[in-house]
Amino acid sequence: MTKTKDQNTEEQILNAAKSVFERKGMVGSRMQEIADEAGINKAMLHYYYRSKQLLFEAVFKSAFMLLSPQLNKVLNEDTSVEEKIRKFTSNYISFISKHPYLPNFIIQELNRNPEFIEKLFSEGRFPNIKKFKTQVAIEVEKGILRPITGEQLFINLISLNIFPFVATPLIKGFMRLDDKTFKQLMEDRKTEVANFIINSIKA
Amino acid sequence: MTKTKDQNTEEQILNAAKSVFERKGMVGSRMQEIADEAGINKAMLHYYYRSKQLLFEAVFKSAFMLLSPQLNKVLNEDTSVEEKIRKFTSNYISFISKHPYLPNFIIQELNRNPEFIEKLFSEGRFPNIKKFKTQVAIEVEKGILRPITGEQLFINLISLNIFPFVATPLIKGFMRLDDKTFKQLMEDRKTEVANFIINSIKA
DNA sequence: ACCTTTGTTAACCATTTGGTTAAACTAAAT
DNA sequence: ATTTAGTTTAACCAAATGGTTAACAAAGGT
Repeated sequence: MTKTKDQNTEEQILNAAKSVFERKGMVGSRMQEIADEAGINKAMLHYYYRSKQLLFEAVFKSAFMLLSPQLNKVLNEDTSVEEKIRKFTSNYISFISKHPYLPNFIIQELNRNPEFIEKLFSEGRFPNIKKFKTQVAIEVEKGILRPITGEQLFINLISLNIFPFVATPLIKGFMRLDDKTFKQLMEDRKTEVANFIINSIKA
Repeated sequence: MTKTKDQNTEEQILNAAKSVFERKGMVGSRMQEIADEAGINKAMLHYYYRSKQLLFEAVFKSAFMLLSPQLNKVLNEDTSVEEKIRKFTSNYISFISKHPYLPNFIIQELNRNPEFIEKLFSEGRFPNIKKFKTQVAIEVEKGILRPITGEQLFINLISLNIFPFVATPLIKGFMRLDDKTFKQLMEDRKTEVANFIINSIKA
């Protein structure tokens, strides 16, 4: 028979599920819609993934694994805090432009089911900010940086980078921006955000 | 008859609906659950609000009106940019601690239905950042602030303030924080965030 | 050739869910 | 006391939804 009849049904399902779940979330998504988007019968979803919950978990893990290692890599390179901030900011905004639904999806589902993060932690690679924390402490000690904890700096870094993509409609609404202007602002932020942070912490 | 039998059924419904919708979102909420929480029959929901959609819209508008004027007020006071940033940060974090589900609810539902913001705009008071923008431009001109646009500063301000409350489980997961530590970090941010911003923009 | 395994489909099922209806109830007005 | 108007409830309904089943198709080994 055929594991590869029309190029792997299982993967087609996963891709369709990604697309639907990331846009509509777990509760807002319908199995039928996923089947339609995959171009197959609804029963196939259950044949390959048993239940909506398991299919969702496959999608969620896959999404999380797209995001998390990215963060981890930058944080653990052998470069200065300043360079890390610049690199992360530039990388991240480019990356998200290609996956606009991703951060909102992850945040939303993690809020719906906070225990889920434990499962992720026990089985997968997770960002490790320990190195970043000690590095910040050292550079503060040396007088390279103004006093700030690694925790607060980290929170600031991801807030400034991620929030605009999570709250796009809110920001566009508050500021009365059209698509084009908003996109331009985000483009500017590739350097703007890093400068903003560096300005604040450089002694 | 009685408009005030058990202290206004209509309001009881709205309160129950707020509680449920803010925690579970529009699609995740059930009319039955709202009725249960209000301690009344499900048919009453339809008697007073016709449909789930209309009940939801009542809740959403009410939630939005709690958030938006707060922002607007601070932004349009006759104080320096620095003072506005300090006041907003301190106020906002206190406020959100009392309404932890609010920002996430608004962001989530606005993402699900971005056109909704148009409806809000046409009928209600909306934050107006025009004054803030020109004020920033003036202070930059005078050399009080380093060069930055009002738009970017505004985005940074709300990102740093709101994001940690929207992405709480994500941040707690990334940094392996327990409830208490996280709460302390948020408490610290009441001054930390303002200082961080001021440091960055003050010439 | 035939039998086993894997993949696929259409039809079906039980439950959930938003919404409706008609009757019962309550309290004020006449 | 009776009417009247608003309020509340239990029972009901149709549609949607996640999931199952049984029959069938296509390989592939023997």
